[in-house]
Amino acid sequence: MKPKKRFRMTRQRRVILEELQKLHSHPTADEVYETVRKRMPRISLGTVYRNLEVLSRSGLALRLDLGGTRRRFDGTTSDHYHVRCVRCGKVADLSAEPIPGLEAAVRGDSDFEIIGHRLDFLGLCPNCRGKGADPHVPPMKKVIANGEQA
Amino acid sequence: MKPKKRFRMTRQRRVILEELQKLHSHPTADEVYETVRKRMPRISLGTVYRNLEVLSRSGLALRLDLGGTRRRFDGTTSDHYHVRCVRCGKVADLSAEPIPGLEAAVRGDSDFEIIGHRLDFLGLCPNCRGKGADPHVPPMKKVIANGEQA
DNA sequence: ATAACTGCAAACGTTTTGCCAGCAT
DNA sequence: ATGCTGGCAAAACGTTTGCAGTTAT
Repeated sequence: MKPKKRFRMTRQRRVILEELQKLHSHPTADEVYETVRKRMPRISLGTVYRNLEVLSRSGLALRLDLGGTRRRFDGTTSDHYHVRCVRCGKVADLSAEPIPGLEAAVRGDSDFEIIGHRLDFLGLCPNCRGKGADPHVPPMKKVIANGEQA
Repeated sequence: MKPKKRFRMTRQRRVILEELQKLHSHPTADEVYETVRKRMPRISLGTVYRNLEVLSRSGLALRLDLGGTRRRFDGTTSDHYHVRCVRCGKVADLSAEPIPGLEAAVRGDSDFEIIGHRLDFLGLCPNCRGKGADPHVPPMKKVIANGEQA
């Protein structure tokens, strides 16, 4: 397993975790910061980053590294896949359980020791499906994944 | 579907593509820059970025957005999966063909319209094997000898 | 006393952009 | 002339870090 480091559940840490668990939007660090700031106006962005890191390392949160520019965090630590809207970057959970055998199918294809996989889906969220006029929703710069372009 | 933009195959563009296709290492923009610089010493990093972007959009190259900090590019545009070493970031190809049915399995799980998937594997390359990496934590910028940090 | 922690600001590495000159159409 | 394009430098972006003071053990 992993040697978990000991840490104090400070006020900041606890609030960050609470808000992260409340939020089901897979927020970026900055979004967590903005949310937490409503309860702790003097918290700093650096603290949020440091704590999201600690929480992720300790297993209390998940660090998502889906494409796009900004890292996202998830307060729900159970295994599940994600869809990301290629247009606005919004992320949603999928209920499908981790697919077994994926890794075995690929073992032997390289000289790497396979220890896990990452499967994300790309899609269009209800809002972006119409692809019409750009709403006020271009927070992401450009989302391009494997040859598709937003 | 996608209105592909027209572009000129300039000298810089061509050399970047050539070198990218020669390189089988899934280089970062900077690595492409360094390589191309041997043939065109006055090329600028900005030009490399702009052209990798254009080439990716046009389908002549692939923009890989596997986790980690730096974006990688691939001159081989055929469909294949990748393994990334969680410790050093090295990327290798897998010969496995795209798995069909993955997207169908997940359609209906959300209100997103699924248009694709991204499957990457995590692993340890021959060099990094036996050095104990934590699969839940993407590689750090600074790799510490004994793997400990706060 | 010590070690973890915070806020703040500065630093960092990567990627993008503005400007202007050059070249193809 | 119009519109891509390239070089250069500066800006922007998300994230990390150094510092000095604070808090919990």
